[in-house]
Amino acid sequence: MTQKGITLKDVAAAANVSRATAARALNSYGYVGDETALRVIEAADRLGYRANLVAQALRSGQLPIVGFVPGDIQNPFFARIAHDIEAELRKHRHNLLIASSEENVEQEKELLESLRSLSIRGFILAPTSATDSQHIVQLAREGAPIVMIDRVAKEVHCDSVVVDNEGGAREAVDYLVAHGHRRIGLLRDESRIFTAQERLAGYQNSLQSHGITFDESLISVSRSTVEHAIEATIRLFSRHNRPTAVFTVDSLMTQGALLGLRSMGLSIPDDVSLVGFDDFNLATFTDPQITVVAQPISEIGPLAAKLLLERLAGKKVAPRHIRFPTRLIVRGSVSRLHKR
Amino acid sequence: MTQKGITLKDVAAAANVSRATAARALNSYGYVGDETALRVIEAADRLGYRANLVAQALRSGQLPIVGFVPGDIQNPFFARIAHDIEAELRKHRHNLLIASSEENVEQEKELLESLRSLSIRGFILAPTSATDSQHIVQLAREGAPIVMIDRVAKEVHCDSVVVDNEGGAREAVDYLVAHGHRRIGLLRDESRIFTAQERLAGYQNSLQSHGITFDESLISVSRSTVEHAIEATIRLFSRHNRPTAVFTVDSLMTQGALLGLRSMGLSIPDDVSLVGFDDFNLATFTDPQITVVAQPISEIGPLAAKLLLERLAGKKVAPRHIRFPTRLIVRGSVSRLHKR
DNA sequence: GGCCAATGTGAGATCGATCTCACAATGGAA
DNA sequence: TTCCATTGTGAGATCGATCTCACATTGGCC
Repeated sequence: MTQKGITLKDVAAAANVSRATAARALNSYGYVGDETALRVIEAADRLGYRANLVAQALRSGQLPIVGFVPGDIQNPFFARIAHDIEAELRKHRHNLLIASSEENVEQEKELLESLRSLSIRGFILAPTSATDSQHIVQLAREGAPIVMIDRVAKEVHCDSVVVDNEGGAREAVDYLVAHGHRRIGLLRDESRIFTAQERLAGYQNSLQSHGITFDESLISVSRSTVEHAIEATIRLFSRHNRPTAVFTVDSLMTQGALLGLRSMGLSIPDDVSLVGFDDFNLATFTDPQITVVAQPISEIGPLAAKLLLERLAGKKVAPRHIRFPTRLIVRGSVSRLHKR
Repeated sequence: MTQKGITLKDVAAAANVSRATAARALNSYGYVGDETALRVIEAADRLGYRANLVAQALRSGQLPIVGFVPGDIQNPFFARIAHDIEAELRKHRHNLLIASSEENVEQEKELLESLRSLSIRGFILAPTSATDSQHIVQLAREGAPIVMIDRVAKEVHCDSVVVDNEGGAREAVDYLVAHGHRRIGLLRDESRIFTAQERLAGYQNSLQSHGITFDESLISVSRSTVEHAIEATIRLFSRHNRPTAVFTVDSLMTQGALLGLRSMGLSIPDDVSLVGFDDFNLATFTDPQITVVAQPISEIGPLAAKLLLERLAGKKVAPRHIRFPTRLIVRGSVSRLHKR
C-alpha cells in the first residue's frame, strides 16, 4: 500500500532544479538550458514520473475525459458506437466515461448533472427525449461541447450525427408495397421518440405515396425490449384481418417480432413478410435471413468523436448536422403477395 | 460560453462567511452555528453550487471513478457486465470509465498506465494474459484496489470473480459423450488464455474420464471473432474423418461454427451436434435452438462492483476468489449418434 | 470575579502542475 | 566601459475544496 506519488517536486529535487524549471523541461516551453533539460528528463525517467492529470485538470479546468450517454450500453448498436468512440478518443489521449441513461429522462438528467461536476471536457449523447431537453440546453450553455447521436433534441444547438430514419423507413415500406403488400403492420417503440417519430413518418409517407389508406390499427406500440415486442406482435397479429407484412423500427423489436410470430405458428415469409430497421448479427442466422434497413453504424462513432474533438480543439463554426443515408439489405424475409 | 464555475468562495461571499465555515456548513462537520449553516446552504442552493470533484480529488488523491477494462465492450458478455457494474457504482456516486483492451496485452498495459495517472480509485479488469501480468502486479502494489473478472492473472493478489470454466466444459462434453459422440471437435481461441486453458482442460478431462483418446487434430484454434471462427470451423470439418460433434468455447466461436457449418451444407443436429459455452440471445433464434453452457452473467458485474466498493471503503481481508457454477441449458442442437 | 470548557469562526496551508514575474547571468553592441 | 537584449532560473501565486490551528466568544461553575 505504498502510495507512490512521484510528483514534479521529487523530479525537481532529484535534478537539483526548481519545480518551475522541471516543468519547463518536461513540457518544453520557455527557456531551459540544454543540459538542465536533459538532467530533468533523465531524473523523471529514472523515477518513473507521470504527471498527475487531476492536478493538471484543476488548473486547466478540464479532465481529458469525454462522457458518453447512450440509451443503453447493452444495445449492440450503442456498444459498437461506444467502442468506436473510445478508439478514436484514445488516439488523442482522452478517456471515455460511459453512463447509460436507460432511456429514462430523469436518469439522463441526473447523470448529466453528476458528470458536470467532474469537469468533463465534452459529451456525446443520445437524448432520451426530443422535447424534454432543457437540461441539455443548460449544459451546452455552460460551455461543454456536445455531440448528439442517433437522435436530436429540440432547441439544443450542437453538432449531431443521425441517420435518415424517414428515408430508411420509407424505402423499407416501399419495398414491401412493391411486393404486393398493402396491409402492412408497424411495430414501433414509444421511448426513443425522435427516431420512432421519423420512422413512423417514413412509413406513413410511403403508404400515402402509394395511395394506401393509413390504418391506425395496424400500428402496435411497445417498449423497446424483446419481451415487450413479443407481446406487441401477438396483439397485432391476433386481429381477424391481420397484416400480410410488418415493418419493425429497431433490432430489438425485430427480434420480438421473430419470436412472437414463431410462437403463433406464423412462418416467415410464407405467412408474413418482415423488414426490420437496423441490421444485427442475428439477422443472418435465422432461416430465412431477415431483410433489413441497415445504418452505417461503423461511421457514426468515429465521426461523432471527430466532431467533438474538433470542438475541444476550439473549432468555432455553426452546428453541423450530419445525416447518413441508410441501405436496404435484401435477404429472404419478404415474399411476393399473390392476389387471392 | 459563459463558463459558470460557482465555487465555494462565491457561496461563502454570498453568505457572508469564510470559505472554511461554508465548507463546514455544506459538509456538516465541526462546529457551525445553526443560523449560519442555514444561510450558507440557502446561498449554495440559490447559486446552484456544486462542489468541483476535481479539486476534491486533488486533495483526497482520488476521483470517484472506477476503471473497467474488458476484453471487448462489443462482446455482449462484457457489455452486460459493464451495464451492471455501472448501475451498481452509480448507487455509490461513482462513475465508470471503460477502456477496452481489445484482447491485446500491449494495449492493456498502455491503458492501465494512462488510467493510473488519472488517480482512478479502483479497477475492474479482465486480464488479457494469464502470465504477462507484471503491469497489473505493479498497479496493485501502488494501492489501487483491483477486481479481476472472467479470468485471473498469475501472481496478482486481488479479488476475482470467475466462472467454473473447467466444470462447464466438462459438463458440455459429458453431455455429448452421453449422446454417443466420441469424435468431438473443439473450437477454441488463443487469446483469452485463462478461460481457454480451463475450458480445454474440461474438454480433456471429460474425454479422459470416458476413456476416449485425446486427438490433437480435433482441436481448431482461431482468434475469437465470428469471421475467424468460420474459417476454423471449415478447417476442422474439411478433414476426411470429421467430428460428429463440436464444442465451442465462447459465443462468438459458436456463431462462427453455425455459419461455417451452414456454408459447408452441414446441418445441425443431423450432421453435426453442437454445444457452445456461454448463452447468447441468438441461441434461441436459430433452428434448432442451440444447447449451451450458461454463465450466471447477471451476477458477475454486481458482485465485482460490490467487492471493489468494499475495498474502496477500506475493507482489508485476504483476496476473495469467487467462482460461479455454470448451467447446461439443453435445447436442440445435439442428437443421439447412431452406431452405423 | 475568575477560569475552563464548549462553541463558532477565520486565516492560512495543503494537494500537484503550471504560469507569471522578478531577477541573474552572459554576450554583443555602442 | 556601459547598457540592453537574450537566455536561464527560482519564488510565489493560482486552480477549488478541505483541514489544521489559532483566536474569539459564550456560558457554567467554583
